[in-house]
Amino acid sequence: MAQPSVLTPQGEDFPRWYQDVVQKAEMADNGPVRGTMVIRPYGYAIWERIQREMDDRIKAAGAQNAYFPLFIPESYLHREAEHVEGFSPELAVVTHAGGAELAEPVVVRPTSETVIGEFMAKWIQSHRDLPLLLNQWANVVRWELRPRLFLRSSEFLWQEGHTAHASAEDASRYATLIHLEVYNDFLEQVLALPAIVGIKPPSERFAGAVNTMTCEGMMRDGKALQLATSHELGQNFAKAFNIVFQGDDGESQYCHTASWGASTRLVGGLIMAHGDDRGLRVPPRLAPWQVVVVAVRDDDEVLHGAREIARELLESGVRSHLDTGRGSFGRRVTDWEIKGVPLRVEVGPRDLASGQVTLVRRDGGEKISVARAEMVSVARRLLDEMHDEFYQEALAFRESRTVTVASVDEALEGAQNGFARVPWDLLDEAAEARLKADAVTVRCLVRADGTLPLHEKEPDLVAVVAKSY
RNA sequence: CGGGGCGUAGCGCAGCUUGGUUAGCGCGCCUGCUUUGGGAGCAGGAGGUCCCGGGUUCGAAUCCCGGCGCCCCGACCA
Repeated sequence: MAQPSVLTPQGEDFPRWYQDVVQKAEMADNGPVRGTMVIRPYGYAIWERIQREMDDRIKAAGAQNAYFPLFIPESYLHREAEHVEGFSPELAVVTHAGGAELAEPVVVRPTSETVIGEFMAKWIQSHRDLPLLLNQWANVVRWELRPRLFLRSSEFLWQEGHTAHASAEDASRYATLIHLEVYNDFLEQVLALPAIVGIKPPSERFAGAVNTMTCEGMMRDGKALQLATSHELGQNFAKAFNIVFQGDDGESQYCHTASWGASTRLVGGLIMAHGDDRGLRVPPRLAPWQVVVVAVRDDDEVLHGAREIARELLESGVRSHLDTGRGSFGRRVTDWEIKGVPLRVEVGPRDLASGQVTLVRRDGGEKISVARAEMVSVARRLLDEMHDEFYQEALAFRESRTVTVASVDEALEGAQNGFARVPWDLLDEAAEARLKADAVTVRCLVRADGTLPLHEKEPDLVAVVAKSY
């Protein structure tokens, strides 16, 4: 009984598969204005889990949440030359409001370095005010020419951290801390997603930054996706916004600032890194619903049994959801697979009669019967195992599609279906142009041992090149 | 902004070349019954400014002119 697949197979048309998953898993819809996105309840529940896990880590790193306005005076953007140059093409500008033309247009924030810089200048007087560690959860607008749900939308949700420090070393140290202890830790421990942690080459750096760090993940089609970034901004914004402090020596000096962000793009990354031909596969620690309890039929006895099981799971700390059994069994099961709920408990008359439950793993589809009394512990163990297996599987996939090469030609070839590691020294301007002609870019620079460099001038760096989203 | 394609029911499409009944089909939706351990079946039903404007014609989804919108591929980005 081979059913025709519900989704376009990944191997047939990956972008189409992605669209199918987003629609059929009820993650999001296109908004009425081109490039905008409606995040549906299931997609938003996943985003809320991301927020929660990241927010805990951000607070553990010492930053506090605040909120700054959506509207920014256009003149602010112009104060930092590279910044305005980088963002001008994608700005949404409000020229009319309240029935009249505005004296000074306001831009809808594409990012908040400028407004926050203005207030940092006001709040910071002394070295005792440093470091100032702020974060905000917000929406931002960057007008996109080719939007794709979650990956590139004209409006998206994110967290943006903005910090001010007394020295370049402090700024660098903190940005690195965030990058490793918030972003990479979240990616590994919650998203089960191995990322390459590196720095951006000058050509890919954030507009106005002196150094940009990135976490690059590989998707199931071999393309790279930037999952989070952290920037050292030097004194560029401090000078533009006069963010000055008086040191213990009585001398005034400019702060060193940093910023760091991760967005709803992570949802797209999760879909493309873990999904398979049957739909989404949500890693267990992230999943809004870790277990769905499916009543095989909707008679009172089965429903009662299923309800008890769902309650027991919830009470023991497993995020569970009860499927009340309307509609055919097969259809419901397929729908939960598309949504990627890690574990399914099937409850029917046979299970109830034998005092057992049937557990089914979303990843491999394996079914096991366990005694009702052992259900919770087995479910917990399976969820734990699945996290590790998701991570290992993604890592093995990435390794299988990564080549280490010694020439630009080989790098181009390797980047056709994955990552190529090539000596950074080989990539002069002409070489980068050759890559770019083939839609291949330098995703990041890493040390030979894979660790994070401090800057791109370090000797013997390795460039990771790939096609990307 | 350059090249290619498309606008017909919530979604996906046929019909257009060669103008002519009441504009169809699949999925979805509603009602009822039978079902429910891997995408259920039968019966009945609702749902349309055929993208917009103008023109030709006795008559336009169909032909002509002009708009608008969307999608895909090339220069930027979380």
